[in-house]
Order: sequence, then C-alpha cells, then structure tokens
Amino acid sequence: MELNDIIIFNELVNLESTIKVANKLSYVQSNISKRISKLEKELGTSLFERTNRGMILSSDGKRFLPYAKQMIQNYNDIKNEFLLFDEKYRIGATQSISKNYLQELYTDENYEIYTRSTTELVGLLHTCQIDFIIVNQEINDLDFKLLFTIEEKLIWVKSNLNDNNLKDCKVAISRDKTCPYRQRTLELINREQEGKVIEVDSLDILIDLMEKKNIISILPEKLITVNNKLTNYNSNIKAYSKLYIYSLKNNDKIFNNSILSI
Amino acid sequence: MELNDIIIFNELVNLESTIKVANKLSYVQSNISKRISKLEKELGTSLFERTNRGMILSSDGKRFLPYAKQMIQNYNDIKNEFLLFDEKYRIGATQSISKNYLQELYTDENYEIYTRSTTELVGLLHTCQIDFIIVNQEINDLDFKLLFTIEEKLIWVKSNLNDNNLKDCKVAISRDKTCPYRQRTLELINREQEGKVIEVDSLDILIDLMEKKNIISILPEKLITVNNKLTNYNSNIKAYSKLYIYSLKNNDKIFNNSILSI
DNA sequence: TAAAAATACTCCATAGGTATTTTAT
DNA sequence: ATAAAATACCTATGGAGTATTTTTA
Repeated sequence: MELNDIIIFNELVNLESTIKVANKLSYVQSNISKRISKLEKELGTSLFERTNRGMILSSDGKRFLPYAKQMIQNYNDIKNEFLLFDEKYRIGATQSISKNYLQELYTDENYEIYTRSTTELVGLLHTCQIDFIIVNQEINDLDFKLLFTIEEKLIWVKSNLNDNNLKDCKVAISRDKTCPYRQRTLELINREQEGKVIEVDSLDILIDLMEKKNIISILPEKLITVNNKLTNYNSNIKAYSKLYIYSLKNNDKIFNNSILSI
Repeated sequence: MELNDIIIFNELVNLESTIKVANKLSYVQSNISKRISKLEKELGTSLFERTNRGMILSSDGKRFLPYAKQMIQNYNDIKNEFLLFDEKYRIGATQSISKNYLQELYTDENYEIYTRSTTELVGLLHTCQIDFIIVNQEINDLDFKLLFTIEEKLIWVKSNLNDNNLKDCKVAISRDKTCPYRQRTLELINREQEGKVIEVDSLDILIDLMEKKNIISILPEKLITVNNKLTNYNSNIKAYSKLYIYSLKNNDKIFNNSILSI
C-alpha cells in the first residue's frame, strides 16, 4: 500500500472524477484510474461505484475513508514538523490582480500564478487545474466556495512619464464589459467625457497608452505602488471595487491571505 | 514519502542494524541503507547516527518516531479492518516440536516453518531471519525474550506396527546430549536397561527404528496423536518436559499460542 | 582491524504517459 | 449520444539486486 495512492483516494472521494484528481495532482486520467484499481485490489474490495458522471464512494470506500484521513493527517503533521512544503499553490487571477497583488509570488517556488480572463479562471478551477481564483466579480457556482473578499480603493491614474497637459485628456477603460473598473469609470465620468472613452484589451496596453498619449484611467490605488511609472492624478474619488477569492467547495488547502501583497 | 520506508525506519529503530532489518523484511542490506538515506533526504535531516556497531536513532530520528509509529498503527488498523495478512510468521523449532505442534502450519501460507537444531535456531533468531523459536531448553540471551512456556507430558512410545515381544527391548535416545527427552530417559531407565540404549540422529530415524526393531523410546505424549503408527507403551510415567517460546526482545509481532496444536 | 554502512553498477518491475476502447446513463 | 472510466501499449524512473569500497570505534 502506498501513501500516494491514499492521497489519490482522498482526492477522488471529494472530486468524484478521475480527470479532476489527475489535474489537481498533476497526473493523467488513466493513471488515477490505475492507482485506484491497485488500491482496491490490495484491499480486496471495491472503493467506488462507477457512473458516467464520475466515481462515487462505495460502502467499503466509506469504511476506508477514516483510515485514509488519519494517514493524510499524520503525513501533514510530518510535513509540518519537518517544514516540508512540497505542494504548490496554484493561484489564478485576472491581469490587474496579478499585477497588483501577486508579483511577489512569481519568484516563490511554492506558487504558480495563472493570469487569465475570469471565464477561463472559472473553467480552470472547475477542472481542478488551479486551486484558487481571485477575481473582480461575484461568481455564483454551486461547486465554488467564497473564501473571503478584499475591498480596494480606486483612483484616477496617470503615467508620471506623461508631462502633457491632461486637462482635455481621454479616459481609457477595458473593452471587457464585465470589468468592474470599467463599470466604475463609466459611472463616474461625466457626460462630456463620455465621448472621450477609449477601449483597450489589456492592462499593459492601457499603461503604455497612458505614457504616450493624453490618457488617464480609473484603477486600483495599489497599482501606483507596484508600478512606479504610475501616479495618482487629481483629487481623490470615492470609488471602490471588490476582490473575490474562491476555491472549490471541497478544497482542503488553506488560503492564507497574508500571501497577498495587500 | 513511502509507507514502506517508514516501516523500514521503524524496524531499524528497534534492530539498529541494516542487515538485521534486511533479513527481517526480506531485502538486502544495501537496499535498507538506500531507503533510509532517501527518507533522510526527504525529511532534510539525519535520522540515525552511524557507528561500526550499527545505526542508532538521532535526535531528529526521535522527533520522527512518533509519527512513524502512528502511521504504522494506522496501517495495521487498515490491515485488520480489511482482513489483510501480508506478513508471514517465520517460526523455527526443533524436529520433535515441528512434528508435534506445527504440522498444521506447513500448509498455511501465513507461516514459514524452519526445523533446525537449537543452536542454529538461536543464530537465525539473532540475525532476524526468523521471528520466533520454539525449543526444548531455556536460553539465556540478553537479546531474547521468553514469551511463554508449555509443559508436555512424556510417555513410553512404541510403534503399533511392531508386534514383537517388547519385554527385552532396547531404548532409543537422541545422540544430542542437550536433548531433554534423552535426559529424562536416562534419568528414568534402570541400570539393567542402560546397556541397551541406542543413540540416533533424528526423530524420523528413531520412529523408523521402532517399527522395525525391538525398540521403545520416551517421547512427548502428543507424538502418538499426530502419528498414528505410534502408541503408548506400558503404564504411565511421571515425566515432563518444557517448551520455550522466544522472540527477539524488541519484536512487535504477537505470538498467539492458539496457532500451536497443543 | 573488524564489523558495519555506503557506494557503484546492473536489471527489471512498474509508475506514469499517450491513444483508444469500453461502459453507463 | 455523450461523458467518464478502463484498457492497451509504450517509456523511463527508481526500487531492488550483486559486488565492492568506505567508514567508524
């Protein structure tokens, strides 16, 4: 009997899908299938019932589960006692969140950062290809669990490389209509500015634009601390946005919010 | 981290010798050495101190031990819950004891029976090549632990294939001067019989002799129940011998005396 | 120096991969 | 018909072996 197979068993109990377990633990589907078969053979009984919707724990599986939990608990205790951090945290986030809060984690070997659109992030979390997503909007998905939220203050941002007179500047927003910064911006700008709105496809393009053209934008205040080419423009505004941190419902990893550069 | 390595670790804690662990768990010495090195590498620390007398648990090893014990306990619980009997009991005994008490175990795949001289049995137990020995004499060895003793009644035995008049028969004894049946026999027979003593080298030879010649012998009563060619000869005598069941001191297997055909 | 552990090497079982088939609703 | 698990087949890592060297009291 192998500890690894017990870990696979435990994941399969939660995820009820070999492909999800495979994604989560970085194996292929057929391998999970084989490992579970091996474990069942060793125990001389069937641990799951197979359906075309996945694998669900059998009665014998339920008998085995507490032992598996105990084994894994003990293994985690060992990892804790001897300070072993083998498992990577795979965090997905949108462009602006990656830039603002996850920069430090790129060089930390315990983390993998996936920067994608919200739709793509939801897909990745669903198939267990990542462990957590941090997005700008609430997501109603029965498989997801909202861990916590963070409020971020929004400000008018300009490039400090831009010496132009910004009086009659234009306002850049994301082309993505679900982008909360875009929404806040549109709420805040007055009628006469509306004709001056420019839609862009990525944060990097937006920042580039602000350097070179007569352009400003409403973005999280945090951005000007991580990017020293940017600065607060004009007076403060009362605008906020919210970050939502989700995991799968049955996720057992702990998301310690101290890892975020808030 | 592998469960098997933790089992090896646990054995090494007790036996403090890679060669003994190898014998006990049916590996070779170099393999034990490598598995422990792997475990130490995984934990990022040294678990044993190496000497020319063996390997002794280090302070970090002592930190790891309770987790290992817990893991093994849990594994044993699983084996119990799912009725898995993977580990063989290796029992060593002298010729007469094998014949009298261990016959049933030869065909039980959970047991391996080693029939050897007492001296050889002591050697095998010392090097962990067997788990238990059952002998006819007390053994004073600091590494051994006396589990329990069994008293056996001795009787005069003859072959029931032998129709001869046994009045002036000869008496057969083992040539081994430490054999307790020999000793009891010599104590019991009277002077005039002393000249009629025949020494033999094995129990089988003795039984053969009793069939074909005018010969009797003092042996455990149990023998006539397992060998239907033998029978009680003459009146009862008040003679007893004792069986001694030993394991290594740090042995953790349980010897259930119900396995013996007492 | 002697007894034990560690190392160098070889072999092969099997974990893990790709591609495909089978199964269950 | 479709989504998922199982299987066939392949590759390669590393577990387990033999023989030898190194280490330690």
